[in-house]
Amino acid sequence: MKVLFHPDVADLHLSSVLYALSDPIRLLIVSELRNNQECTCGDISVPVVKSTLSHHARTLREAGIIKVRVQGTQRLLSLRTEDLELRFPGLLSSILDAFETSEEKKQLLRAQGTVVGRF
Amino acid sequence: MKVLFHPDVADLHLSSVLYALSDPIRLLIVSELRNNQECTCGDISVPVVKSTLSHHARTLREAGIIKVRVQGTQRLLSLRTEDLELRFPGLLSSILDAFETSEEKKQLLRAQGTVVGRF
DNA sequence: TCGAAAGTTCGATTGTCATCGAATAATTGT
DNA sequence: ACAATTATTCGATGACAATCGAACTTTCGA
Repeated sequence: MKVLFHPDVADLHLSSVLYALSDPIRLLIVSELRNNQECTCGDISVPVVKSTLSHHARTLREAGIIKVRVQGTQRLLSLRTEDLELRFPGLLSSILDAFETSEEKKQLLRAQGTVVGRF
Repeated sequence: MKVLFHPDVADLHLSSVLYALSDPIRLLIVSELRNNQECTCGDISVPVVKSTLSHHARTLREAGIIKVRVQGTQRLLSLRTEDLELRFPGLLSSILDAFETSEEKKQLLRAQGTVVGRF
């Protein structure tokens, strides 16, 4: 049984959280997690290959932004909404609200099926 | 006379803004700018050498976070508070509020006089 | 038991960034 | 003119990160 590291609320660092959220792909992941409660990696549709998605999930987890729960062969990802709100009030909402209406998100969605290197 | 590039409000990108603010030194700079309206580079006290500070100021300017006004041999830096609020409501406040009370800020202030490489 | 499914890890590549010191540029005051 | 002040640019360095494909691990079903 794999043990996954999750930082404690007290150990969340603002700069690490901002860094983790400064990548458009990761913003998209987090944005999908806001709507659906729990997602498997496979549910999330981002324009990168599986191993890269895994890397991003790890980055988000280690920054304290998502929780990863193991269930069989799959991992269930969820946002650590309360923890983040406790530590950085208002932060996540303002970021995700801004992302929803951004040009960046539209571009990513357009690129959806276009995973480079698959051919 | 030097012309400094400042992105238009419509051209601000969330990920770039978050990236620019994901560096502790830059957070400290922005935090000083929130209190004092306009600062010269020299006014800002950060634990890095001048050229590095200049680099950070450029990063912040190009991300659209600060405005730089030339006056004689010095540059007056100020926060683009309204522009940011317009584009990303609540974002800057939540970030800066979180930074004020953070351990990261304290650490930086402790490191104040300790610019490595000066000896 | 064996294979399919879901993710992770690894190695390689490529690119970017934070940092420094030294050199340079621009402006003001003498 | 010249020197001092203020800040930028440049080149080098070392570190880290995003990405891919391939190999691996773990678990569930047939």
